[in-house]
Amino acid sequence: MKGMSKIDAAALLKEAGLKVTRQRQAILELLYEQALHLSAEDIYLELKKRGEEFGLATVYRTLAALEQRGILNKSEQPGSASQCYFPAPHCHQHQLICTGCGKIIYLEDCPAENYLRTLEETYHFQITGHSFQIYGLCPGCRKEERHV
Amino acid sequence: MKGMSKIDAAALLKEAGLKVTRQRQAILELLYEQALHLSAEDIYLELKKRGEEFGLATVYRTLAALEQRGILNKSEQPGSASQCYFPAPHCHQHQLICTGCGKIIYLEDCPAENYLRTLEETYHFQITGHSFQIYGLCPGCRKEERHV
DNA sequence: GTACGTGCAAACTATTTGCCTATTT
DNA sequence: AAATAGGCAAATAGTTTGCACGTAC
Repeated sequence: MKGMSKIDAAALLKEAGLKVTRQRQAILELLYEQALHLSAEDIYLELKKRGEEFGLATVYRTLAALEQRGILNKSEQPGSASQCYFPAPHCHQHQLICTGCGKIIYLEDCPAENYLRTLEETYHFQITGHSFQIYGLCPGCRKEERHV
Repeated sequence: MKGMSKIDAAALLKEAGLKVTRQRQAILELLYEQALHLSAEDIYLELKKRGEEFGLATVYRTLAALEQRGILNKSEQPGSASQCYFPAPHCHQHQLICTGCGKIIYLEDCPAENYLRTLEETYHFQITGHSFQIYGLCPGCRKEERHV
């Protein structure tokens, strides 16, 4: 969802008990704006392109702090060697991944909502996000496999 | 499921068009025996302990080859800095993860089976596995958050 | 015999850390 | 002013690769 109205990064940071800095706001705004899984380097490069220049280590530290407070989630993304981060409640991006050729299909719907509500009650967790990857072989790679 | 009867690693490798070697058989057997998410290093150390000694690079190469053929799947596991591998069709290990303290609860049931069948039809994929992580804050960490 | 797999060490890449300065509260 | 965050460079850790030798088929 690209056009999501800009979030109040400062408020989010305050709530989390973190100091509000230019760097952290920029990182949070970018993540919410894109609603994609981004790596530390993705973020670093995109912000640099926009003229917001600062160290890569800062990006890593910010992401770690936000993840620990449940504002972001982290997951391995096939096709990227890096860990990727995404805003916990605003990005349910599920993927169907071909392990043969690496093709990725992004799925819109999420079958898990009810299940998550059940888990919250059972374990007294406050669930902030989830990550779901489905692996398989695409039509093309299924054919190849037969020939081997 | 620990007691799963030993699989025929050689047959699996042949089917996949890979040569059958001592190393590959040992790796496959371990993964199926444990039915857990194991990192390359986990595998390397465990096999070394059992007297099966060989290079860590071999483990990485074997895992990559098996993943590409859909026999194994890979996913990032919270609490481990490494990528972890698991037998695609035999290990539905879902997790509820506290992002505050890192505690992990392993979940038994899988809400996704029907959904997966639907996807197979829609996208003509042969689905070989999936990975599902749920993030949140455990009761303890929810309390702490309020105080900050 | 040939193609493919392995071992070792070196190379790479992603991520973390130390230390000192800058900024927020 | 105190506490926390940022920048830079060095350190670490995970993973990949080149090359010579070994093994499966």
